[in-house]
Amino acid sequence: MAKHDTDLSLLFHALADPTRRSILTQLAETPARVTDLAGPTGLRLPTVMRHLSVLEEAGLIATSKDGRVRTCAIVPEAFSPVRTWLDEQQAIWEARLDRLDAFVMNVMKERGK
Amino acid sequence: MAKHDTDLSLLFHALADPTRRSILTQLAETPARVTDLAGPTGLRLPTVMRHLSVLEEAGLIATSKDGRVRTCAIVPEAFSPVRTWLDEQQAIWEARLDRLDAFVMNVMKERGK
DNA sequence: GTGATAGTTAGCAGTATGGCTAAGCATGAT
DNA sequence: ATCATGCTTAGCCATACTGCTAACTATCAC
Repeated sequence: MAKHDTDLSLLFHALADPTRRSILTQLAETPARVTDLAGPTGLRLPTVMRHLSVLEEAGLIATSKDGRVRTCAIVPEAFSPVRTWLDEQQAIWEARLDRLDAFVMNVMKERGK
Repeated sequence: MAKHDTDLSLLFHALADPTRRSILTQLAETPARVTDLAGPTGLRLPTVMRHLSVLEEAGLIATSKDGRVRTCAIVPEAFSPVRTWLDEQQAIWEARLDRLDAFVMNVMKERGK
């Protein structure tokens, strides 16, 4: 349960909110300013800022400020721990199903004797 | 932003908790009773029950009661909306990067004239 | 410098989350 | 019939989340 775990919690939590997901989708299209991101959501700036903080702390976006404009961009690599975790889970239950298959095959073979 | 969206929120939220993820991992190995799941967590039964409810409402596990024992099992297909969403996002930003590539190539070609 | 623009900070309100205890209700074992 | 087991329900507590407004800072345009 190392930092690895914390990362995943941050990631999943960041992705659990529809507003944040739609912001991510928008950023997947193209980088954008905070105000541009706020527009479609219909939320107030401070609220959107909070969502952006969550996304940034999860590492899903990166932001930089130029003058008074903050530009946000997606960080595609940030999704990979999620994929990795999903793959791990899948590997575990697939291995189990394989063993189950083997067991069933064995039973059938025994029956055949 | 239909039910699809709600599903994703439920899924991501369910996955955002370390306890719930470790329960899922345990269930990926093999189905288990509530008490068996509670053991490793060190949490009290009612607390674990709550986590199980969250997982079940997200569709990640299925449970059935036989006598006084409730057995929980993972639902592997339940993960697929997550994968699908990740794939969609990836497709979007990959398309963008492709366009960017094309643009750069074009600029270089123009320069070559 | 004045004013508009883009973010930012502080703090409030309502709800949700994650833990607990205590008590209840079946079911299985003796 | 009694007792232990396995789960369930109800309800409490502290904290965290998501929205808001109001007020502030920093830049850019004139």
